[in-house]
Amino acid sequence: MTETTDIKPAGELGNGSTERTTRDPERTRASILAAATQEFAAKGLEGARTDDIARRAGANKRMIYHYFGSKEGLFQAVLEDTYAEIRGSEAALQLTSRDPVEAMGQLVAFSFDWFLKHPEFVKLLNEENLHGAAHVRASNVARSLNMPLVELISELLERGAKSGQFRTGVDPVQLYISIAGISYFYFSNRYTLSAIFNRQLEAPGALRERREHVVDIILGYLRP
Amino acid sequence: MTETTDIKPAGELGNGSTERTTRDPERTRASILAAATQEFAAKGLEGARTDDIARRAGANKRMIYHYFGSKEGLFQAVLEDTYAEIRGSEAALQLTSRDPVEAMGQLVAFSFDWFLKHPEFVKLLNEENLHGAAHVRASNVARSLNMPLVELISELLERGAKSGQFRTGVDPVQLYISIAGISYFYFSNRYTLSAIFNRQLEAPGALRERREHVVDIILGYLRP
DNA sequence: GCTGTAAGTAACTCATCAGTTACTTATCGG
DNA sequence: CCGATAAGTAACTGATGAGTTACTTACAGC
Repeated sequence: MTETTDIKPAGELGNGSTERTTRDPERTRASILAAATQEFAAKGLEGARTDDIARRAGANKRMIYHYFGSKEGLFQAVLEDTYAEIRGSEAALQLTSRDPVEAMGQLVAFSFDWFLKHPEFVKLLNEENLHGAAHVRASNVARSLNMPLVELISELLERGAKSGQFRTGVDPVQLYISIAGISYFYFSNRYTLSAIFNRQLEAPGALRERREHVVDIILGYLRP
Repeated sequence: MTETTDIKPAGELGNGSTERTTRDPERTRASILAAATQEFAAKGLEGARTDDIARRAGANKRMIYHYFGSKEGLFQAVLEDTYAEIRGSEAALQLTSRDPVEAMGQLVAFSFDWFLKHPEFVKLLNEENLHGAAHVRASNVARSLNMPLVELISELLERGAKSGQFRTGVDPVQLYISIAGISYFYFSNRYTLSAIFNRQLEAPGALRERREHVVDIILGYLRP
């Protein structure tokens, strides 16, 4: 997992200190990964340039091949890193309410907010799907991560059904795909949607409305 | 609008007849457009090769520049053509029931089936959004097409609210985005979803289940 | 039946860019 | 304190591919 902030390009001066860290494998690797995440998200797998990634990372292009083998290997590492990050956030999610309805609403809103705050994840996922998920399928890391949100949905569905607050017979995986999709589509397709509806989808008001709407849809559906 | 089937490469022999049609501008243009649709959908804007498009179309590469100016111009033409096609299908949609609930179910299922039958549309839209909708924004054609499905949703929402079958206060555009998104995401992200859930999302059974689920969500939400 | 223009061809150009080579230098375990 | 190895640099290469050039040929309108 990479902190995208606070990564100094390898070879840069330390904070305040005048000693120049001449070598720092960890940092070089991390700064290449961070730079690659930005570049791949902005320009796609084909569109991104290894020279630009290296320059942005403050590293030599040779180092990409040293650490990641190839441009595709680097892309795969970026995806693994990004998946690990979202799964980590999901696992850290603490729902503040024990009430299934309230908790489910929080979960849906969390999902919406996550896509809002991580546009690079949306872009990378789109890119990966354009390539038939070749890199995810090649990655043991990405495939072996467990899915905290699906577990959570399962648990809420069960409790809500028992208490009579939710309908019964809902497949948690289907619901997960719907919760993700209903928010994801809004962000992934916001450029064409904005152009066609001539609406500014990223305006604060539009975001607030949408957020409310997606919560309403899921909770409205789940009523018994 | 292009018929993707039955387009003979320019310069090919006619059916049965031995006369070789030496020149046919319409056909050359159409076959380039059809070939480009396939290539761009399969490999993206950067990934597609103009040489491959020309070969597939049975045309000379020069003709791409003759008719479309540039690779980007060709991509824009492909998008316009594809948008015109979906809007045309939407306009032709005849809901068989007057009952708002039944009609809305048919509309949602139609949307699902459309994405299922037109994977190239999903890919092209993804690609276009990866590029910030640059080509849609540049296209008067794409932006000026009206949106039959939004009109239809509006009308059904009104009738359903009046009859007490639907909740009130639903924004038709929000609902349109949700109906599209809930199906679109399933198809656009089916590669990564399949890999991660280790499920075959395109199996007939999975499709049937999903189709039922998306209809249930929308109708479940719309209950008063 | 001639002529201007649109349709078409084949071969070329030249910028771009992933990946490599051949090299130097820091670091750390023994 | 040495030598093996990992980290790092700068300059190169070779393939690729968008777009062009310089040309030929069909054909509609006169």
